[in-house]
Amino acid sequence: MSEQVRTRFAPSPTGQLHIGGVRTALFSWLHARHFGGKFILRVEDTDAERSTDENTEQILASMKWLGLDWDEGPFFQSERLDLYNSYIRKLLDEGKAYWCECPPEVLEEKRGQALKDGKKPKYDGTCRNKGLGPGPGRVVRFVMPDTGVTSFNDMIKGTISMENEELDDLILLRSDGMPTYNLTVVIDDATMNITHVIRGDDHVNNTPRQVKIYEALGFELPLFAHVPMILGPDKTKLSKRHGATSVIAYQDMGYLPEALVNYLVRLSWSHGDQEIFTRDELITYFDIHNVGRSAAVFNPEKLLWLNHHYIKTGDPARLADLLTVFIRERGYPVPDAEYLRKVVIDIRERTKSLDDMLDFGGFYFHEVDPPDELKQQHFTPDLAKVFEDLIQGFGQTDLTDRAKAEEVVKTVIDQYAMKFKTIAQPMRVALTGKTVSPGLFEIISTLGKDQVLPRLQKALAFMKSQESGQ
RNA sequence: GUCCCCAUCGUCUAGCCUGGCCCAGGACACCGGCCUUUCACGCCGGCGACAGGGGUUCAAAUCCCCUUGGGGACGCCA
Repeated sequence: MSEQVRTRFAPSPTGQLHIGGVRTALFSWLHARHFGGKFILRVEDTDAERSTDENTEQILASMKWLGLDWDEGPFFQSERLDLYNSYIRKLLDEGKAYWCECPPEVLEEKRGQALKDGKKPKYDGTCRNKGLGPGPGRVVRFVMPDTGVTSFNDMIKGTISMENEELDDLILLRSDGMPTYNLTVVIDDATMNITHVIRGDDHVNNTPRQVKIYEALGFELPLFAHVPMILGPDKTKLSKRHGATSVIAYQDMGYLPEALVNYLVRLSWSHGDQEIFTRDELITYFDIHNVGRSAAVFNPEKLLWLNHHYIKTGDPARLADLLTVFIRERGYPVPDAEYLRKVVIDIRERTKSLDDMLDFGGFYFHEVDPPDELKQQHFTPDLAKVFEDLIQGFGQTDLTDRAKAEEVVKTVIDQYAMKFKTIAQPMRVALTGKTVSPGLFEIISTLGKDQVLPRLQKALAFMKSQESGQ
């Protein structure tokens, strides 16, 4: 039993990698890493109609972004057609599969009729004993037993059994010559020596069928683990109509990969009351047996909270680096790394995503011109003298030293017997163009003389113009 | 409709397997308060759940059954 653990993730490149998919990938990856096993990536691209290279590339990019590295692959099913065909031939030779000529339209009609009659829509076996050979428009079907029960043990859900009469003669080979999912997944998992098949809950019903294929092919069964679905707020399977669901979308919105991973891993899985996990902790604590059995509702707010957590606690230099993409996107020039690092430290407590950082801290990247309303309200003529003194004081001070900047302000307000409160907001508006911002001295120190002085001067000019205008 | 699965605060969950420590703990969100140069952060407090009904037992969120509710699957998609 010292068999090495081998898990896989098998996305279909018919769309972008989505939240539900990665969570499954994450569990699978974690399971392999926990046991020091191998994680294999396999692209299931037998749906020639909808699979695209672009999707494949984006999926791989998303996996890398999240740090879900794989040890083998990516393998492409479209390159393994010969393998599948040899097994189909074997099944045909052994009488475990047969050719079928039923036209799709007829099948569809029968299905619709059965559904309407309240019966199970299942292939009626019309061609099962016709002894047909290959031909245009024909497919190969698997001979499913009509009686008996098929059951398997699921690591998450326990024993699941199904009456064989519920199963029908599924198609193994399409009329276009491409094999179908239920066949390829079995052949691949078996030949790639996958020990633990970890996949979405929506595959539970397929599993008994696949078990039959495993048996027909003489393969040993892997262990199965079906992870619960992720639902939207309306409790239906999470999909595009619930809003952003692709990994890329979250990346673009300024989410950190560690936040997404941490959020996703806590859906249907937990380790006591712990909410925050480092990657190493996840690897040591993760146990597939601790995955719950019920579906989870995706909660964007908790994801945001985690993102904020990682922004607050992450390395500012790294965050600064990640931020450059977002700065360019807004068309601002990218400041030097040290300046950016200070910006991050100034604003990280008030911004929950990288994108948010630009919304909130835009004034760090461009000149400001406060709205008239704020100017009228805060740049009152009586403050002109104070601002003059502040400008003079700042001009002679090393503003990178926050304490010194603070000293300047203290001296000035003492001189006028003012409270700091009185000039705080006017200064804030002058420096940021807004009434909400990081602490003034943080801003001053980060902005530096070059930006602080002109902004205060601009405010001062407004104060004076108000004075003379009256 | 049929089959499969699921069921603790609005949401994610601990506890359930190995009944008593649970008149149910944590987290997000929300609401108050403190801190304070704004806003945040932080800290303190509050609101808030064992779906219902039967059993079993001295004792049930925990075990069993039924009901109800929810989800998923019924493709020449994966």
